[in-house]
Amino acid sequence: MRPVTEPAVEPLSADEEALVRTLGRVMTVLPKLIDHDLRQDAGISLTEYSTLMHLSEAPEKRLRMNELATACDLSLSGMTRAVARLESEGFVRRIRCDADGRGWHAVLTPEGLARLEAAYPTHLRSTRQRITDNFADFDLVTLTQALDKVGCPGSTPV
Amino acid sequence: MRPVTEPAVEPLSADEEALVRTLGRVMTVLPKLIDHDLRQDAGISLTEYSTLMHLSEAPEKRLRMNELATACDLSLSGMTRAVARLESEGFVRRIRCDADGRGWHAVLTPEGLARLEAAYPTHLRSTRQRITDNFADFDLVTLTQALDKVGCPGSTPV
DNA sequence: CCAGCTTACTTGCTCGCGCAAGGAACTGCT
DNA sequence: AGCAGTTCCTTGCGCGAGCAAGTAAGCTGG
Repeated sequence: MRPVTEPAVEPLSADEEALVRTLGRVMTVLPKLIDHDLRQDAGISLTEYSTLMHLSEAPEKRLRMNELATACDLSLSGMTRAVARLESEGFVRRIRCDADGRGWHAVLTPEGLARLEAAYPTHLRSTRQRITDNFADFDLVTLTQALDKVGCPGSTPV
Repeated sequence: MRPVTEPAVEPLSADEEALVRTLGRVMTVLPKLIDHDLRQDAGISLTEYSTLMHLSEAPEKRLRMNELATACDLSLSGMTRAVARLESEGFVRRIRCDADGRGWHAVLTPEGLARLEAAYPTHLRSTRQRITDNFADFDLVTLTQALDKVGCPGSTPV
């Protein structure tokens, strides 16, 4: 239960306000831009790219559905459908998990790996242009540390 | 036309890679979290909140549809529907633009302003918790400068 | 002054996602 | 063994968004 009278929360300072607005813009625009680049130039969505990428990095190039969903920051149902799409195109196969009959492994096929590698240059170009090029004279490590903690704490649904 | 042979793009360094991954996570997760907080605790979507906020800050509390769409980083059609929803709840009115008969102003109603103010504490709490609290010991101004440039240059659709 | 282009917005369509409910397999208690 | 409870995934549904086509209003050149 949350207290009936909301605890007073300190309003944002001017600097904080500026940061929140900027980050708000970034978080709404950036995914659209990168997704758009990827669809336009590589014919693949960001979700699909991310899925293939995480599979390619996993041992045996396979992951359980829930691991994959977590890795891609997608709901389990969203991942079910994403994998279904990828499977229908032959980029992923699904096999039962023999240790646990309820579970499934999503397995990257050679075609899927090729698809990922084909899309890689587009993704690289997009992220360079949209992201890293803009941070030329900033300390990347500090920046990464700062962002790393965003969106973690408290009651974290999704 | 893009050259047939793609220009070689420098692969990402380890630090860049880390930043891109982190920022990727932030940009996919953060909007969902804040939208979720807002729906949960204030019964309003992030899109609607953003729309009301931008209207409340505009002179005369009104904006043309395309200005509003740009401000909220939404497509024009998306904004048409967002305003339609808000109008059906009485938070916004649409009136013809007398200078230009094709144009419409979205105008914030007193009820809309009240709605925004009612949702404000939730939004504040959410942004504090999800964003600024994590940057306690970072230089906000530098950080904002860095992020400010993200997603601007080149062929910028949306 | 009116024909044709442009601009501002809306509408039809489709897609991807999350939520909640469902089903199948595993686990634990008795 | 057997039943309750849990976990893992899928399915039905609705929503919000973008794209492309449509419509109405303004603008421009002959």
